Amino acid sequence: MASVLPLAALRAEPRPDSWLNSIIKGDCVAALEALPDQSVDVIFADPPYNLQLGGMLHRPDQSLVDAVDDEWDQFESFQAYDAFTRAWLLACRRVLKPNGTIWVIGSYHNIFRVGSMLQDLRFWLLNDIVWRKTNPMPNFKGRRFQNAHETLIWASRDPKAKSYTFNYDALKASNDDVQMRSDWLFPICSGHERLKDDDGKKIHPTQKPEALLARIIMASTRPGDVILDPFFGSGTTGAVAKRLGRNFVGIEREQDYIDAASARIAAVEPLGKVELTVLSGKKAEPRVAFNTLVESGMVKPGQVLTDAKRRVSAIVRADGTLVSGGEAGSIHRVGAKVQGFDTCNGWTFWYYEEEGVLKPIDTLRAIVRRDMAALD
Amino acid sequence: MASVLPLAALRAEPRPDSWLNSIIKGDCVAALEALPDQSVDVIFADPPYNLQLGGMLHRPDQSLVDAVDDEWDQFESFQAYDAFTRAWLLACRRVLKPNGTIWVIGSYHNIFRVGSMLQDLRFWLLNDIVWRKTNPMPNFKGRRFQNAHETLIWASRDPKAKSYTFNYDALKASNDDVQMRSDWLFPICSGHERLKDDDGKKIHPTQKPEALLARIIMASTRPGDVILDPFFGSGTTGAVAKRLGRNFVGIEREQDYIDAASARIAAVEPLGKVELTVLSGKKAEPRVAFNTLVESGMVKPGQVLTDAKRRVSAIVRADGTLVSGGEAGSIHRVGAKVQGFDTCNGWTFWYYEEEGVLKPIDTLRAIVRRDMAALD
DNA sequence: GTATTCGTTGAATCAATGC
DNA sequence: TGCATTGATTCAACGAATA
Repeated sequence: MASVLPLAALRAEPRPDSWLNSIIKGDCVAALEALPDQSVDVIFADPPYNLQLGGMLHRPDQSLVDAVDDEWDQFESFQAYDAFTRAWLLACRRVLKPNGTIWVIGSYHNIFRVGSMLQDLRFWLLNDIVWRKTNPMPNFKGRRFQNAHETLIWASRDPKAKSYTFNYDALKASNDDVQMRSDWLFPICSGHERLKDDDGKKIHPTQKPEALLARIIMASTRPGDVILDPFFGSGTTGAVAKRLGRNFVGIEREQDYIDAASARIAAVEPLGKVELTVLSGKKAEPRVAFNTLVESGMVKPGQVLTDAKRRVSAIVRADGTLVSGGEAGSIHRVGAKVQGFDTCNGWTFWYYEEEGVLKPIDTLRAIVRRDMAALD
Repeated sequence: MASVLPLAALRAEPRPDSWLNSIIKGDCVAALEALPDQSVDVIFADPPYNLQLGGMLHRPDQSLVDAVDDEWDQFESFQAYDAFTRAWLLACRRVLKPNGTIWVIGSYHNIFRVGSMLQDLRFWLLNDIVWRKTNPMPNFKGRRFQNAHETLIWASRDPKAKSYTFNYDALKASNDDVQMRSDWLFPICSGHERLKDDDGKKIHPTQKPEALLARIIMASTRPGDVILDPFFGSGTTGAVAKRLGRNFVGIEREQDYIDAASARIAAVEPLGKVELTVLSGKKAEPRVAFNTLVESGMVKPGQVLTDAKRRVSAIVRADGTLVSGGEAGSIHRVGAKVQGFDTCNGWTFWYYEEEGVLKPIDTLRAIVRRDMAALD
């Protein structure tokens, strides 16, 4: 796990068993170009932010703020940054599967360049997500609002791609049964999670919290998927991917970061299968035909179904179709017709009466599904 | 107050007493070009978002979503939108005072274009601000995160401008004595504030809440300043500016919007100095998702939860759901199922063990809430 | 008058499958 | 490739209507 792969070795043997779950040492674009077409499911990218800081910044107590002034964050101009962004995004596009998606995180310094470039390159924006920090750095000079969030963009490779992975139901269930919003609240990475050297100095200036990556991976990947991080840094993506039973590929230039990430990932214990099972949506459940209910005797031919308010009714026929007024057909078609709509989910629209109480026929479908599951 | 000024009249008499506190009827760029250099302190702009909607969208109950499909939001391409953005931003730049600032609001459809263009035109970004909506429209199809925020960019005209207005201390005092963050929480505009015609139909599809404009104006202007809104619409900027003792200039093409804004502003009563004090309402307890405990590591995937008497148990999964016997789902749903109930408050039903003692998971929620307390 | 229920609505790039 | 079919899908706030 987390072996280090020199770029030359990857070029010599570009097979999944050489690059899966390893860190490729080399330039981001060059390494991407050595990977095969359409080979990864999701990309998470934390590119340089192009901060363009002025001088030194001191806190009110005169201590010095340890700012991001690394060489890798220096660009000559917006044009240079755009060219860099275009190059790595294009390279990402090629290695992404047709139904793949990409996440990019940034701040106001760079995220507008990234978002525009994604659109220019025909990625399709699905959401922008706000990471609200519980504990952001204050604004020391009192000349601006406290910069308390970062922005993520989630985009699909193609505008037409409809079947990208999005674990909607699991997210909703984990969020007190309301759908997950575009604003997320997490602490910044600190404490035990923050990688430090022997002197207690942070190893990477912009290490991301594992909780953030966990939500991204749980939301947009399935176990066994391949997640690529072209700016691997301290390896948060790899650590969380391994813990959650996903495969990763990291690309990183700096040996110090590779060493730290490698050791970090080696120490990660993957979760077991039970913990990893994602709550499956109703979509994944086996299809049940209405006729099955009639055949099994749960619904009888001639029985009357109504809507929840008993405003309309229909009669069940022996072949599993409904008839209401002059309309006959499937539970969905007749449900649509009696409401004057084009479409209707007959399972939730039609009700049957049991001991004086109206219940949706969907409860009968649930019973059939449970019985079917018991047979496996 | 709120007189309407045809563009021709402005060109004939371009003096402040002709255009201050009036709505200029005409094209945005043409009207801006008729205003003098360096004549406004702050600009608030709510440009078309370029939504690019596909077909119709229905709610689960089959009602139709009344989407923004107005002619003024239609652009041929990103290039066309960029050209439009460049033109009005350049025109804004000229009328802005050297120490002036500009606010632009948008969504992920357009804000990256706007942000990039601001940078290209040598504006200097001060902050990006997130307007978190308390009551956003849901995502009906369950294919994305709920789009629950919009983004504002705040920028100064010049990189060197240091003496722009920012009422840091007033904001801090109004925010429980902690500095104002970059994420703001407001409801969308509805109820009595929403302008409607005689049939009860909304007059403008994208009317902004007055609270949002009030924070912007209180943060970045002084009494007597001139605030320009080049996409005046329903006139929220004018109404709030008048109420807060600032001068405004609006630019708007459509007569219907001008009529509504005009009447609206005429009805506004300016506040006295004393009344400008901001009241802070009582905060409701923030909602905490169970998954937050998992993501933060307070509860671990694989960990066993029980009820208070250890009669039933469940396993925590990495996505923040529980599994018990054949049942899986949220803490509430699984709690209900194992008891044979329809509903259950999982927070008080489930317990975890710490040093041999059972404690309700609600105690962990209380800890999270305490940590979150200062954030809203 | 008060509490409850029901209907409506808001800047939306909103489905998947089989023939 | 397009078309027809199946069936999956919503949160908070407001206001009118009802009890």
